[in-house]
Amino acid sequence: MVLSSTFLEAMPQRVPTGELSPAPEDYTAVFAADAFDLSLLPNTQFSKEVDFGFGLWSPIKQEPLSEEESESCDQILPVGRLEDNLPDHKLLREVLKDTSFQKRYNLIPVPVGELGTGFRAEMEEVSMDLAQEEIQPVLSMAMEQLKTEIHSTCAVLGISREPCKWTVEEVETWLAWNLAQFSLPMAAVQFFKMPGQTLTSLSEQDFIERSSEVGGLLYAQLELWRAASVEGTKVDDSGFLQETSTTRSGSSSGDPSDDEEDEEMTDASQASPKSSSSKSGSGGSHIHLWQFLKELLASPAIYGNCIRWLDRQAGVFKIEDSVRVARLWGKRKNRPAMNYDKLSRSIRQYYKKGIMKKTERSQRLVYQFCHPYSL
DNA sequence: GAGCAGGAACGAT
DNA sequence: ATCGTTCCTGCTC
Repeated sequence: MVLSSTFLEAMPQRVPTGELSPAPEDYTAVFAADAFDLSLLPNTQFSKEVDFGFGLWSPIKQEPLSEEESESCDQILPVGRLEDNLPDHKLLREVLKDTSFQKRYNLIPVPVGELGTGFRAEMEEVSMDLAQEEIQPVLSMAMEQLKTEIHSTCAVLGISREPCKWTVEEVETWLAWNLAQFSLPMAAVQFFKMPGQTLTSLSEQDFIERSSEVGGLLYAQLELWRAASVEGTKVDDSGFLQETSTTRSGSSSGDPSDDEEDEEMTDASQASPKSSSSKSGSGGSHIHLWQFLKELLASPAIYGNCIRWLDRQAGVFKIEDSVRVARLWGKRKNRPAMNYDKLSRSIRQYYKKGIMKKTERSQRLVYQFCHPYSL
């Protein structure tokens, strides 16, 4: 990610160095009272990754700006209600929340529909070129973050990054995931039983006609996913999306018969905060079991039938299908001999380490994360 | 029989 | 050293 030096100056505390790593100081601030190994902390890149709060995006598409606002839409940056809608986008939120650039670039607040308040450059006092040039990194970061998260989700869902290449099944997966995100009825899936090529050829009107309830939203989401699939960015270099093809090809060739796991997530969650490209393509298996379990738990639409939260708040979850969870874990770690006996042994190791604990009332296949690993 | 608990040895990093 | 895997025995449900 390229950041101009002036941009970095403007946000000395908030922008690490363009890396998408969780800021350790935030964790210490939040969990200062709990002494634990920071290196073991949830890699929030993925532990919340599917919780994108995509609701934010649709208004951008759906709420047309007024004429005056449209004129300078290039300079409008959404802020304000972001924190209400986005449990994640940590870096992006930090950037957008930071209003220091408002003064610096002499921006004036403008309403941005549902989003709350944005900013527009005061053209009389700041040259458009300058504003364009210096605000570009913010927009670029936003797009990078968006792409990263979408690509990450593609990896998790096991679908292509290019919507036009989706199979009927991939379309269905994508739909189910979106509907789950917005807690919308899954029934809408049936209106879009088609390959990605057909889906992407539909107009917004087509979407709405098929489902007035969710059509508009799905269309807006699809627009974003399509935008994210456009090549020419550096997102792929961020590291945690790289494994996709390597891992998939490796595992599927090793076990072609096991197509039940075709939807298995790839290594998106390995999301090493170090986004160095040199690390990519390792087929990396250094993900921790507890992280992996949280990945599964984070995608109830896909894995809800094999593992689910019993008490999300308390970090209590139940493994519904021990065989499948073990198989998924084995695939992820490239351990074909993995079984639930071994997996559960690894979980029990976490008792000593304070990552998990025995539940108050011991139940079969029920485990509990310790704070803050359940977050 | 399936799952839980935990010791021990081991390999990979 | 750490982490996870593998194998094991003994136990509970």
